[in-house]
Amino acid sequence: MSQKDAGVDLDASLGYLLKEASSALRTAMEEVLRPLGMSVTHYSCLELLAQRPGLSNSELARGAFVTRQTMNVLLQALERDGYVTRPAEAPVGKALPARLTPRGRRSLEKATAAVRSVEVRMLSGMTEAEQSSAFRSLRSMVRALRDGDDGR
Amino acid sequence: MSQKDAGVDLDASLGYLLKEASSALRTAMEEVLRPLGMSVTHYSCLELLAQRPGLSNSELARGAFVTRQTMNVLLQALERDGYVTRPAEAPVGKALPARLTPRGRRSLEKATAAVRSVEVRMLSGMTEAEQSSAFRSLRSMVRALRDGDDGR
DNA sequence: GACGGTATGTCAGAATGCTGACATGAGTCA
DNA sequence: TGACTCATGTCAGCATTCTGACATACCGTC
Repeated sequence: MSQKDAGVDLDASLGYLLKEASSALRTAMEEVLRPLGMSVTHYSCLELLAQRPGLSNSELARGAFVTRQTMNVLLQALERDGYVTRPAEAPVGKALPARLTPRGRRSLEKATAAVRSVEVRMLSGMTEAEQSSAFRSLRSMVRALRDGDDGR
Repeated sequence: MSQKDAGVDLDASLGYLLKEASSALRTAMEEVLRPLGMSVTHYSCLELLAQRPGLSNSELARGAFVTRQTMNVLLQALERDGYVTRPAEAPVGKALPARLTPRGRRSLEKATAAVRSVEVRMLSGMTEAEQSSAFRSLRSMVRALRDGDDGR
């Protein structure tokens, strides 16, 4: 079923393979995050805030590759549940710097470990050199794709 | 804004980079497909059918990395609009083999060209050797991620 | 100071995809 | 044959994300 004559291009397309890999990674992350009651975007937001405290809603959205509207509803939920705090007024401009609460930090700990184990598993069977090579390749693809845009 | 001291891990994570690349690719594809009135999943379904005629709904779903329920509503729309045909009865089992209509094939032509140009742009700046290397790396990641699953 | 451009936060509605559930058909094994 | 398992197509409800829109705040030039 997997290798028919008619299907030549798809199995040779780096774009298709990229989608496949991303989908597999997402599925694997969902599996380990589900027992923790956390979605991938949920985790992404917390991890971003842990590594870069004070990010605004829009910055978080860009970091998690969703729209700022999507991140906004997520942030409101996280704030309501006490994982995140934002000041009532913006210190400058309109951007509200978000920070993890102790509870948010605690909740993130297990998730980080779980996600890290997934990444370790993903990279098992690859040498350091292969990993750096893959890193450079993906970086190159991202830049090439973005450069073609209307200067976003 | 892009390179703070606090943000070390994320910029070094292959998982994060994989997500970024996949997101960039999806955005680029959406941009070129939008003028054709086609979504990415829409295109994926048609391309799969062009390369492997007679795929069933479930097989298409797996190929496009969505659930069979999602693919079902898409297939119904494509069938209603005359891009795809399915027999009224299953020749064997319950699987209904889908096929492109001439209209579907015609509609796919421009989309294929557009998507191919995106992939070409993505791979510009990479040598053949780098591309094969990236291919092997991504394949390895997919296999490693799937092996850890419950034997799906 | 006035103005245009850009970035942000937020609300509302629509689109998209997923989970849960059910019925059906085929294969396996006792 | 009958029971069990598995894959499939499909319906319904829910969750997530997106697009569109608006008000506000900064920053540049005039």
